[in-house]
Amino acid sequence: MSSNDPSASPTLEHVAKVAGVSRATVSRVINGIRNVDPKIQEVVRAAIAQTGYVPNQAARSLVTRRTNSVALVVSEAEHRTFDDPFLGRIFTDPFFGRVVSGILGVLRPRGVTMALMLAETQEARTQLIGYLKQGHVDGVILISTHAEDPLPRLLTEAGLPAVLSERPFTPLPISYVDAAQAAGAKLAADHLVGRGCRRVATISGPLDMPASRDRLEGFREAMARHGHAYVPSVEGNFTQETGERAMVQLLAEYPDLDGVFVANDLMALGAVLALHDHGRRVPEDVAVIGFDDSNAALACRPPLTTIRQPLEDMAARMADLLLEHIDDPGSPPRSVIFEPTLVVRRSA
Amino acid sequence: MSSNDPSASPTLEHVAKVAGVSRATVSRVINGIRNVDPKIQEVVRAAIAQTGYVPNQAARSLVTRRTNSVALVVSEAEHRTFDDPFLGRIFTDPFFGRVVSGILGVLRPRGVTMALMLAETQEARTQLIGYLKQGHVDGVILISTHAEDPLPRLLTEAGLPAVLSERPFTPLPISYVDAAQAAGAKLAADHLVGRGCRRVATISGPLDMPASRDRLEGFREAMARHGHAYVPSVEGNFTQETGERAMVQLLAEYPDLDGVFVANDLMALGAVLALHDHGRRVPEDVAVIGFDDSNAALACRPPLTTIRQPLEDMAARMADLLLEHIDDPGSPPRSVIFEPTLVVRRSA
DNA sequence: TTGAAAGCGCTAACAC
DNA sequence: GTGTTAGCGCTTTCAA
Repeated sequence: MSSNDPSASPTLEHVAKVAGVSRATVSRVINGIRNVDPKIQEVVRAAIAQTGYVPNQAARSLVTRRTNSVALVVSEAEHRTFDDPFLGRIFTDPFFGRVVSGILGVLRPRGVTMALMLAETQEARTQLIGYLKQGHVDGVILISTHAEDPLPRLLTEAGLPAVLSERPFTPLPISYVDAAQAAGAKLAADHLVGRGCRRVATISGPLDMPASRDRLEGFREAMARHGHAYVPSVEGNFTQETGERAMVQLLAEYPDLDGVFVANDLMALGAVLALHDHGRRVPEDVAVIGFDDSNAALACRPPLTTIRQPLEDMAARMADLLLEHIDDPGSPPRSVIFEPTLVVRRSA
Repeated sequence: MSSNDPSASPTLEHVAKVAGVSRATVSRVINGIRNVDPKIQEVVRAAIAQTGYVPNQAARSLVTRRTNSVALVVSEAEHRTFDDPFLGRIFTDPFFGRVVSGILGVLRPRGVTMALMLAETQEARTQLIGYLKQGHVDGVILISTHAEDPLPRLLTEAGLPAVLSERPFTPLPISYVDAAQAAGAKLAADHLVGRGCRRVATISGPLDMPASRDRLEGFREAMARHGHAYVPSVEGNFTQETGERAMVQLLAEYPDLDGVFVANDLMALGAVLALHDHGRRVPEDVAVIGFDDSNAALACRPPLTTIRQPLEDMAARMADLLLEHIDDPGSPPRSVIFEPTLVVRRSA
């Protein structure tokens, strides 16, 4: 009698009965398969509307082996715990919103949803892999913020379709999207030198991240080409606070600085604050260039000259690649590199 | 032969065969149901380990009618489109990270995942409801940022377990968690008056949000009790930029202001910047109080005195309530109100 | 072009 | 305490 129970949500069976056809036909109409008589299509659609039918995702997944959802996994270094400001940091960084925005822009039109997952401890990572293996999602976009992250390898081994937000630290057969970090740093170096800076330093991101390394090395290399053999650097961790501290330290060691390249805008904001606190005018005394073109760049006084990465486009491309891998599991891993650009504002 | 295909991932059937027991028994040990001989449990666990078995979530959902996932839906006002800075705004606002953090703190230990969904147009909302009805998730946590949002009603009608992040604009049989907004505003008023401010104004949030209204009215009421019959106000939309603009406008109309209550920290940050640009010292000339105690409060120079809502706790409570409703679909809607506190820093 | 029927992998009565 | 069995709701051969 279950097919007559009005309290249960309608199934294909109900619709079929109402339309006077078989389940198979209704299924075909719903899945847009041709070879269905237009008249019957009409009838079926009417029946669907009448019954208020919506397909059951679990039943569908069981046979298609597709969930129509992907995971956005944010992975963070080992030593941090859940209570640390990690979450606040990542979600607060404008970076994250732009990434989500780019991803959702391609996922939503295709009816694919995004589950947000965190992996900030070893335990969480193991759990996560197990979870992903259960077939909860069709693929994974991984935002990994440190080098020794085992997740890229684990994902590869698990055979899950995946795309990284950065070139993996260790070469791996996995797709990734990245920006030409060194080229961006070169843009900054050229600009600083071009405006006449002679004593230049840099504040880098965490050096266990490939992106941070690339920016630092790219910057030094470009400065070297301009004849500056040595560029002092202090390491930060992408927060405003560490940017501030790093600047204070730099100022103590090199009081006559006249230019700083900071590896992201949030730290640059902190650096500008520190500079201000120490009586330096920006850009008159010290020119500052950030990285990202996040809204922190605009929030800063003066507004930051910065290096822009097309984050939304990059994220969208990640989603594209992932969808491709899901549709064609055999497709070889691909890499897509975006070019950063210089955005000139007032700080340099 | 399918049960012998080594390329397919192992099923209960395989494990059962290896362990020399029935599917049901394996299922029992997996789901931790007692009444299973300890010895057999051992054997089964060994078989599970040996085969590398992981349960198929779709199959499980099909029979249990549970997905073990909930949706975090962020709903935004009608007129905004996907390309608008909406996403950047919401994800950039420190508010969001704290909420996610609180939710995940209770969800993850229970093995429940969180899908992130957006509803920023009427179309997206309709789609969303359809999607949710498919049984993709067990329940919904709704962060609604405007009053006329039809989602709370639609969710109620759809009979989906749901919890709102705010008292619904129109009374509805639905659970929600909120902060005592007016009480928070009163804290700000008392502090401003206490430090001697005589000409006080306020910058409110969007007035189509109950929380904004409550803060504004609560502030005015408290000021009235202190004898201040009229408090000028300008409406912002919670961004730094609108805070800045609102402050400029206030300054133009009331040049002798000596105190401002701003409905969130981000706008307060903008207000402080504007004050600074107009040669006013904070707090000497004008005292400023924010709301939220987000990290914008610390980023501000001077650091903001602000009203703190225990966002993480509130979010955690939302998750708790939702899980309760999922476990007991018949339980009546509940409301939980948290008390805000005053955090004194340097701006007031 | 349509229908009948066989599962997808799992849980939960119900029997033993 | 354990096994048998009947589905959950859907897609997809295979026949007709």
